[in-house]
Amino acid sequence: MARREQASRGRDDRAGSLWLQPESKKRDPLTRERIVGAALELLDAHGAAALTVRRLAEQLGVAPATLYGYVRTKEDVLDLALDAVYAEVRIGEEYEDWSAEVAELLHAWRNALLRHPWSATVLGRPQLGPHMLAREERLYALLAAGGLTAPELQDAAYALSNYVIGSLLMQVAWQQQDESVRHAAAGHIAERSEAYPTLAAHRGTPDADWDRSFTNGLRSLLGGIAPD
Amino acid sequence: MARREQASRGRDDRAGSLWLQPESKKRDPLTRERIVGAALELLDAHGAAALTVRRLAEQLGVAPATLYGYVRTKEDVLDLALDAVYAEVRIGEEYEDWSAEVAELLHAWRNALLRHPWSATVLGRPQLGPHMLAREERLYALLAAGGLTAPELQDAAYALSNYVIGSLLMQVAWQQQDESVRHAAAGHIAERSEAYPTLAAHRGTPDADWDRSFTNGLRSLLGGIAPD
DNA sequence: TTATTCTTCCGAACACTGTTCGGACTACCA
DNA sequence: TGGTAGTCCGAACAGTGTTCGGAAGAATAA
Repeated sequence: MARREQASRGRDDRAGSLWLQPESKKRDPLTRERIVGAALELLDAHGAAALTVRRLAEQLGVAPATLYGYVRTKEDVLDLALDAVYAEVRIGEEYEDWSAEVAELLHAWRNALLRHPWSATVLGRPQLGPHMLAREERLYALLAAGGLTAPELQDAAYALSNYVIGSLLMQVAWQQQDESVRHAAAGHIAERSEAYPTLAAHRGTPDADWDRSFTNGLRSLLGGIAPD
Repeated sequence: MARREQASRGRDDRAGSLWLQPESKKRDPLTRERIVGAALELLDAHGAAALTVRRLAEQLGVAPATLYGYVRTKEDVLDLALDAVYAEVRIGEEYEDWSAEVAELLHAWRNALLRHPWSATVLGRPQLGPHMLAREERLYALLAAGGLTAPELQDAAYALSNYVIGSLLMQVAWQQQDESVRHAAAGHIAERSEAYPTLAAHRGTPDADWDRSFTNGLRSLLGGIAPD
């Protein structure tokens, strides 16, 4: 049965269908692009854990082993998918205030990743895709235009990038738990208010205002970075 | 053969050994602490991927299924191990300059995690262990002592924590690749210097000075955070 | 047309993974 | 001595990423 299903996916046996076959074969050649497209669908719809080689192959109407003709490993697929997310980050051309433009770039970056929360699980490996590099080039260029040079330039890019990544990772980590867990965490701290007095008193609500915190933190960072 | 090996681990059949058995059984009772201790050894010695339930059980001289009497899931083990790492972060009592003390706390935090690079892979889930909460309590307390209140306090803690985590994640991601990969990455960018001119010109050496960048970024951030 | 190369594809297997369940063994207490 | 808790684990389950030898198809050559 599984066999028939698989066969009927790869080949159409209905009467007269042979006339359509060659064309549709040429219209749907398996390519890297199609593979990462299908991977993105699975990732966006069901999260990082749902992307398995077998499911990906099934979505493409193909056997699992076939994918390995186009991709060295599953991690390659994830890297390609992540770069496709980076492609969503609009990179401007002109600008008036370099510092404001940096803020806009980093907001766009964060928003793109937040739209695809599975991306947080992929960030733990160095990325060198073209869109990711384009984003970093833009960041360096803006900071250089702001007057930063030599080691301060690297330090500023390091700080800003890592701030974005850390913020994303934490927000996704908490938002992927459902509300009951977040409430339980708050209760856990409240119950131990003599061990964690300041935390119990001032740590925010279970659903924090992530956007406000990110914006304010970024302002602080940019304020400390500008050359004098 | 595998059977015999397993049996000889659980039980000692040498002549006369029965006299020693009950005592050693009582000296080595399986506990959560022993489990996370063994997990830490495996993680530190061979990295996150090397921690499998079977290997962990083997190290403890126990069958895999036995562990599930002490721990709900493998992720529990990782959470416990991570909190053991947080326990290494020394938390002071007195201080003179709150801002300098925050810097020291965050440095200690980062250093502890860098000593156990596998920790980076665990950071993607919310942590609520006692030592991790103690660290956050200390951070909140110091910032409150510095005069921060209400929303700014949360924003500052958010920014500082996420900066540390993002920095750690990136550094570990790059350092876990061996040098040849880092050089290849630098070469990749250099070859495309017309697409990434600023990057090619100013992005640092393959082995960056992570400590300097972290320290400088932290100074910038703290400078932008202090209330006026 | 027939024969031959070349490419694409995939069934089946491999060596793992985390986890569950029923029963076996032990230690204790009546 | 019998019964009862508690601990432990062999065996299996359902899945994972990946490899390999060969089958099927298209393209080229004779």
